[in-house]
Amino acid sequence: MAKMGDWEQKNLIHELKLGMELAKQLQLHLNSPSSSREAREMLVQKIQDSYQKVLSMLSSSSSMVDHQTHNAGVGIGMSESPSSLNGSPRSEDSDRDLKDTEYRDATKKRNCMPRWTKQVRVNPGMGLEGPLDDGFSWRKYGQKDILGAKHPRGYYRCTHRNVQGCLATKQVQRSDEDPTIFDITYRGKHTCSQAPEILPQTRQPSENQEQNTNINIDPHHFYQQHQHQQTLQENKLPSQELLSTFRRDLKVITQDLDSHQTELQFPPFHFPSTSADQNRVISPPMVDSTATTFMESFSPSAFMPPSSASTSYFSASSSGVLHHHYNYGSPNQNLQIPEATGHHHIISAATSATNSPSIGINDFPFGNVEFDPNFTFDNPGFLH
DNA sequence: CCCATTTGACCTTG
DNA sequence: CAAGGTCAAATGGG
Repeated sequence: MAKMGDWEQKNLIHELKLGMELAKQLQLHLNSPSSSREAREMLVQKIQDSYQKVLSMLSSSSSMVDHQTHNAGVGIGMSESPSSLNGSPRSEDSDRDLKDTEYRDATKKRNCMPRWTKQVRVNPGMGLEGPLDDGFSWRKYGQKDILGAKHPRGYYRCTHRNVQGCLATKQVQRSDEDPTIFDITYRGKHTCSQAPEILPQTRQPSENQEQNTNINIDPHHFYQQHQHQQTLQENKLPSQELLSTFRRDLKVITQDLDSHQTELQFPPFHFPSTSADQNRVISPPMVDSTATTFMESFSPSAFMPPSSASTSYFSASSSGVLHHHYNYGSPNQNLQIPEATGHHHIISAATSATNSPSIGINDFPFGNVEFDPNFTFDNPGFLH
């Protein structure tokens, strides 16, 4: 996992090129009176991110192991074979012992799984119910009232858990104050082939979100498709998931990859809505194949908390189908990541029609959120 | 009838 | 021990 293989190298180069591209864009912006200040700042931010990414890549490739053990003293992990877990989620109820141990292992692993948080804001004015779907299919397995929180927290796990042993899970909690904001905590990385880039694999039409299959790896292509989709309005926002994953993988840095990808290849985008907040958000369809590739190529490793917390806002309105394929030698690799870092992003979900079947009222998984029709959206000061 | 969600019990963690 | 997280039987929708 740690060595810099061709892939990483490629990514590195790719990233550098990206940075260059961004710089060029910035230059254009500087010369263009029409460019907004936000847009420029955005670019600057992205450039910085790009640098950071590169740096992290470089540093990580040389010293990952250390990080791992180092981190939080959770040195465990990594090696065990999750396979046992995966294979059969749980034994019958009969065996206590077995169950216990299994449980425990799982738990342990759980602890060392990467964890990152994202805040998604659903824009009331828009499609409302459909907050974004991150491109993965999840199955709810529990809900719990949390102490102090007005809203219950929903627990989701990857739909393919049993089949592929994918241990990714996420927790969704609606913010107390602002019902349009959801805190989503992801844990573990998807090892399933859910968002397979090109896997023609057997996709069942029935499933709502299968997205991605037809996407190409070619970034441009990808982008185009997205645009397209956008108009269609259905979809999910892809990137965040990726990003998250991505950053997680990058261990150290990662801070805002998201944002940067977001626009890389589509500089001047203009979005329909003009609400104030929207403007401050980055709205392009964020998908980046770049990210994807990126992340794929990285294997997990330890990550260290970035020196500065990063926050990004997105306006999620587009779909996302991101696909990432993974090429880890073994699916289990990701379990090795030691500690979690907390990254927070706020995504502003503008819309998104949901195809999710159910629309829950009290829970807000991703595809179903409901809010106050009357809610007015004024943009709270986002954080920096 | 199948499958995702619901929900209360059970288990882990701090 | 309380709070949080997960399991799995029951429930409900398609």
